[in-house]
Amino acid sequence: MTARTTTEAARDIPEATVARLPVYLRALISLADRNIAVCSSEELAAAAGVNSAKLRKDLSYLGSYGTRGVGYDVDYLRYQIAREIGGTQEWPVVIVGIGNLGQALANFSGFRSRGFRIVALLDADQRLRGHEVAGIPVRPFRELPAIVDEHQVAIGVISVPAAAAQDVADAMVKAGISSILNFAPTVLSVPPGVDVRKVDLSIELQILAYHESRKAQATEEESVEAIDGEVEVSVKGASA
Amino acid sequence: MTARTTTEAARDIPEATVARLPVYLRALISLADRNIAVCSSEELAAAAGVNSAKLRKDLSYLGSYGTRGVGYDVDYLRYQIAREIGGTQEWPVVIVGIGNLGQALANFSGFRSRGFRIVALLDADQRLRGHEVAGIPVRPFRELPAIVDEHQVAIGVISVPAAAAQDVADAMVKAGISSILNFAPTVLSVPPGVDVRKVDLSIELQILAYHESRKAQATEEESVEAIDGEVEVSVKGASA
DNA sequence: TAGATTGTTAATCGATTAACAATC
DNA sequence: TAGATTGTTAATCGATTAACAATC
Repeated sequence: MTARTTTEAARDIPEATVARLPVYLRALISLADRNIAVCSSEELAAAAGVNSAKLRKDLSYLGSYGTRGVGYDVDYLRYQIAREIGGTQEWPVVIVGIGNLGQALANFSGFRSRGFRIVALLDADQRLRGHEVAGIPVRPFRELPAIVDEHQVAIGVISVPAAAAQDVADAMVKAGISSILNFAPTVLSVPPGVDVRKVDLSIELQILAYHESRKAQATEEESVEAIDGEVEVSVKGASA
Repeated sequence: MTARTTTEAARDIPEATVARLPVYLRALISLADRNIAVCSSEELAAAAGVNSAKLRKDLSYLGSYGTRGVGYDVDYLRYQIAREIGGTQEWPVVIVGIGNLGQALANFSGFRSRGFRIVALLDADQRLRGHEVAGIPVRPFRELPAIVDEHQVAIGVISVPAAAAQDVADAMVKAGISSILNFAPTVLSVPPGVDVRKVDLSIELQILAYHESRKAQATEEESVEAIDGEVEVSVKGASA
């Protein structure tokens, strides 16, 4: 019980806020790079692409790190956010599935600079043995447990085809990984306590396409209205 | 005005629902592949990884495509969702930035199968001229307007470094593109009417890391409680 | 008719936003 | 002190969920 009171009250930060903290962090880094030492919520919000009320509300979950009438100290706030999202430590990561996407991920410099270190690239395909990607050798998938154990890996990235993804996820969980970033276009089932986030490239395009088809329609309706009257009836059609 | 009444009442579907429709569509395709002709909301929800109440609510925005006491006809519902999200037509797409990620995207088969056709790969780097990726030649970035015009491209994908992304977005908008999928880790500013969706790989990992560091803490607190009493005080520390 | 399952209602929950008192 | 800007409150909005009447 001593622990409970000693430990910080574990404010739980809303998910929507958690998802924006890395964006704020990036904006702060960009300000620091431009030698800006202090910024207002308005300025930081603009750099992050949100409105300032939301930014202040989000930051209020972390604590009071600003100065009324003045703004935020860029370096200080940057440190506080980094600390909050675990960005001050290094996270070992494995990538499973070294196809085109896996190779692109292995080469992606943004991981390293944000505290993620790729400790291994794994693939079940024999033909990749001996290859190196981004200076990291590709190792057999079956070595996963040993690697997770050796490097205390908590985060795994899945970039295998959909059909193989669940097996990979199962193996990751069994090996002790408890956070998974899934690029395979499939729903993974994992035990409670394991976090899965999904990046689905074609779903993103499909969402854009949905809005795009609405835009096309809106334009047509406008022009129909403009001409007003006898025109070919607009697309969409069917249904009751 | 005639148009307004003739055209379907343009129910506006909530964003959260729009984002799930492609997931349902994929689940339906998977059921169809297994020769399942009819499914209940419970079954489809399980396949899509959501609960059935949410699924039924989502589908209710599209219309009444199920049969009480029976369920949904897989092919019929699949068609209705595809129609709603614009998946029955083909969308020409350009990719700008043919580095590792751009090449991976060009090779990604999921686009084509969902109605997206990559009509051009563009890069400003002279050294890529003459190269082909996934059978598509890499062309100079300056040809963007001509290509957008020729193929009536509405959707553009940005996979250039952060520093170049805003310029690319500006050029895309100028050329007539009104939906952008942005992989560059930067906030784009675009005029109203242009949609931007962002895929940010390191942010996804950072969100996982946040939860991961909370898990580690929870475990420590538990063990502290278990031993109960004189133990090293848990991590998190500092702050008031 | 009896059993099953949808489509919808209403309650709840969480996120956003505007406004402003606190305070530098 | 006057001006500026934070941190917080309260209102609003949108999303989720359970429950069940409608209906096959």
